[in-house]
Amino acid sequence: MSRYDAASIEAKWQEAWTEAESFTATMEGGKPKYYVLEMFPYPSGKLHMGHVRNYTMGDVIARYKISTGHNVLHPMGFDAFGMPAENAAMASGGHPKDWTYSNIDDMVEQMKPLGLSLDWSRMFATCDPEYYGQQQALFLDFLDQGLVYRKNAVVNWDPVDMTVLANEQVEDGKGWRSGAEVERRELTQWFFRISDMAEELLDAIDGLDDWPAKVKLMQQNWIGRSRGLQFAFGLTDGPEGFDRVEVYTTRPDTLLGASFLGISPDHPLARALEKDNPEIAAFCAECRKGATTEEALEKAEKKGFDTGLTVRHPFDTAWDLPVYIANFILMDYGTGAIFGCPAHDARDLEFARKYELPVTSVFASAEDEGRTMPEDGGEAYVPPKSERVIYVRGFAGETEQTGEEGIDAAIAFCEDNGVGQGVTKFRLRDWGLSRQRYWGCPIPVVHCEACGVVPEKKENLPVELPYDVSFDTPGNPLDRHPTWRDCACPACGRPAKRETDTMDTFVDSSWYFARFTAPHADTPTDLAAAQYWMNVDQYIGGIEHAILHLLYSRFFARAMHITGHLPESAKEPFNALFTQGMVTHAIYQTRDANGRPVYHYPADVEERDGAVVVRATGEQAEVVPSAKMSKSKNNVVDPAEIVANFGADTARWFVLSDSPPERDVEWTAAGAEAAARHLSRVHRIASDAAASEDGPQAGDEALLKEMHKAIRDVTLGIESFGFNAAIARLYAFTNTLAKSKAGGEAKRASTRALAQLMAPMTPHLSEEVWSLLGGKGLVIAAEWPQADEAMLVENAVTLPIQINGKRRAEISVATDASKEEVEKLALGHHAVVKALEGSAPKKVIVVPGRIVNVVV
RNA sequence: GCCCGCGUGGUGGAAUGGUAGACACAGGAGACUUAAAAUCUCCAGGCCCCUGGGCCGUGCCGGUUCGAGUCCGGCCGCGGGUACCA
Repeated sequence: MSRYDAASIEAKWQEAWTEAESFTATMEGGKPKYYVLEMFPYPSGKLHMGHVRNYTMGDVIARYKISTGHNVLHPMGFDAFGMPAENAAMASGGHPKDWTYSNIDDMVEQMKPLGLSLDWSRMFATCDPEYYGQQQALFLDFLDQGLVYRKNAVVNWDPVDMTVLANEQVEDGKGWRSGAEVERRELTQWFFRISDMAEELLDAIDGLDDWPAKVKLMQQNWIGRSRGLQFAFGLTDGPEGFDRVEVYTTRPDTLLGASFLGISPDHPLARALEKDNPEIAAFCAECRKGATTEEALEKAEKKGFDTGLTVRHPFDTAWDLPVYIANFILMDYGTGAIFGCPAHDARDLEFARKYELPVTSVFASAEDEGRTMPEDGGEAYVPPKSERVIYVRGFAGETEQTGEEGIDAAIAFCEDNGVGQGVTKFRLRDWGLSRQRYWGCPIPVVHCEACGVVPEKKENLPVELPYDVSFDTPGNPLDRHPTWRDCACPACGRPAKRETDTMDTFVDSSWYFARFTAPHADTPTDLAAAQYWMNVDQYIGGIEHAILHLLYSRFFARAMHITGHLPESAKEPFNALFTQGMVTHAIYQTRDANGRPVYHYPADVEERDGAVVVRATGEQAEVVPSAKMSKSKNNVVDPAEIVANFGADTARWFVLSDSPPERDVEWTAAGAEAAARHLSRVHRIASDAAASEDGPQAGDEALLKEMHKAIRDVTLGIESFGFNAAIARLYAFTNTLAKSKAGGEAKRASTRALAQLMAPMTPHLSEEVWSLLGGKGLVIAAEWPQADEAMLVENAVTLPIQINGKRRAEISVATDASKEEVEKLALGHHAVVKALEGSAPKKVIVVPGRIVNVVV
């Protein structure tokens, strides 16, 4: 009898699959198609346990679908443009291209031993000119259709390095290298008109039945449809050309609680005022310092500047409100101006208290009469809009009504009286795609003094990145590359300059799923292939992409339909989405003399007398039980090492086994060893079964019944992404099988079924067991087993009996027993009789097949 | 700040509103062995009387329900996103 030797088994069966071309996607054979896709990785160079888990999940689905008779497309590629390559070049002097491609080679090397059912012939990286050239063609088609345009937008500007910073390169409002305070600077940049599709992108979410509800909710909130009132305040003494300020509010019902008018520092009125008022100019300049993120803006201390101007309240010609420039008002949203109602907005209240502005409640709580009013020092009263409130300074609708009703009534009233109009607005902004960086897809346009912005001719694509660049000075090397930058105008032929901005890497990942259907076509897609393979039937990736990547991809699919690159049916490109959790690992840390944490590799610590100590020094380490694997914390487990020690099947089995797929999984060495032990056990059981005596035995039926139950449960587990539950079921079935007194034939049939059920998770071991037990051909080519309904029938069931909702006893009844019979049996139970003490039960609830509850 | 999740034994976790703790890890006891490894069998949420049972228990507080880990409201803690990390 041979021992379980993962290394040789895995190599053998991987070769067999390659030989049989088991994973080459074809459109032949008249089978239904299934497209399973995991979010492609950034080529950091190191395959991570999180990747292993992500790809194993996709692999389970892909292999299961192959077994159920589908043509399966399961491709892999690399999201290869982006900042880390440039950072590496700056840090160690290499070239982003060399760094990236060498990392890709390394990662493919690490991925292949996992035995994933990938069609490697379709692999590409987004930094391949073949790919980004087609992306440039898409850009030009989008431009042609008016889906792209240019406008000004702010960036993080590092005034010392004279360069644009990404948000993550700004720490506490300072540039990460220079340490200089970051400024917000406007540049002319390219934008996709995604906000034009806001309504459609929002409404279509309702049709995404197989997406997680939380992702749909996040997207809905991100797009953010709001109904409000747009109206103007008359400016009483404004500068030349400014006699009114347009305001948008979602709470027009609070108009009589207005306390001040706030405008963005970037509002045209603020810009006009700062021209001849140095104090205002200084304040606006101060506001423009710091990072551009929403988080930074929201968390910053609320600051305002009283312009000295006033506006007239639209309802009362004697009521003037002061005009403040305020740092928390965004020019991007609404009109860049708001009226402050401190009684019903926490931010406005903070502002009003700081600048001693009046606080006037418009409505009060209908339920909680004792609450302190904001004018008396209480908190701002901001109930849900669906809650009924009592309007004390209302002007439209009933005195007691919900906020929603109050808003609707206020809009109607204002429209009737010529004070503005109801407007629907969206929070979603257009997608800025310009990046002032080298390692990205060049934007294929040319700037000509005579012709303006001229699209590059399609026959000149790809506009390839030049290789001869250096990163020794900050900034975009394309800007200072004369032979690349200087070119002829495609329209008039005169000297012109290339656009030196490259595209946001989100563009690269917004259509790669479509490109996989025809990865080498000389147009962005091949419509016949796209028609056949799209949509992605199952998309799998991290929850961190819930909003941006998925929303951008949904936009791109629509834009690609408009430009003729995808069929109408592919407008929503992902039929089903699954978001998996992270792989975490304990962190072992000690502290140095200065109290700073020192991190230790798992291999460098050991347990002694219940404490974890650093092996080399004996020093006791603090254990942070579960943290996202991160290089800087030294808690990364290298999949290559696990595969080398235990084999790919063990790694695959473990990452699926302990945690539900959508949750984080904690990697533990003990868990991996246990997985390895279990797989050896399966191998041993299979060897025993192969050798066991023929002939029927008494245990046959019981075993076969369990087999059919396992088939039912595991199939359901796989289909519902309950991989951990499926594995728990496989453990249980393996235990049954190991203890079974059944004869050889029943054991072999059960073990073959076990091999098939395990095959999506542990494909190599399954092939080995399958062949050991005389299975025909490859497991991957065998038809998925079917549970026999007749074998699943149970004739008795144990029902718990509750008395007043607490479990007190149980009875065994026939599966088909009527409610009356069950009730009679339950009431006759001595525990029930005792509890009733001779009186009749108040109520008896019988849930057939589930429970009995007697209320006494 | 705002939006979205998550929180169950020593540990990872299971549980269509219906027996809380399946399955596994670590642990304990035993079998086999000269011994160890491997393997196999059994025990195992906490507390209390111990035949049988009783009480408590799913982050905290409250609510709905015959019945709540699950639904609702409010807190606390952790994680993801926050438009230039991918």
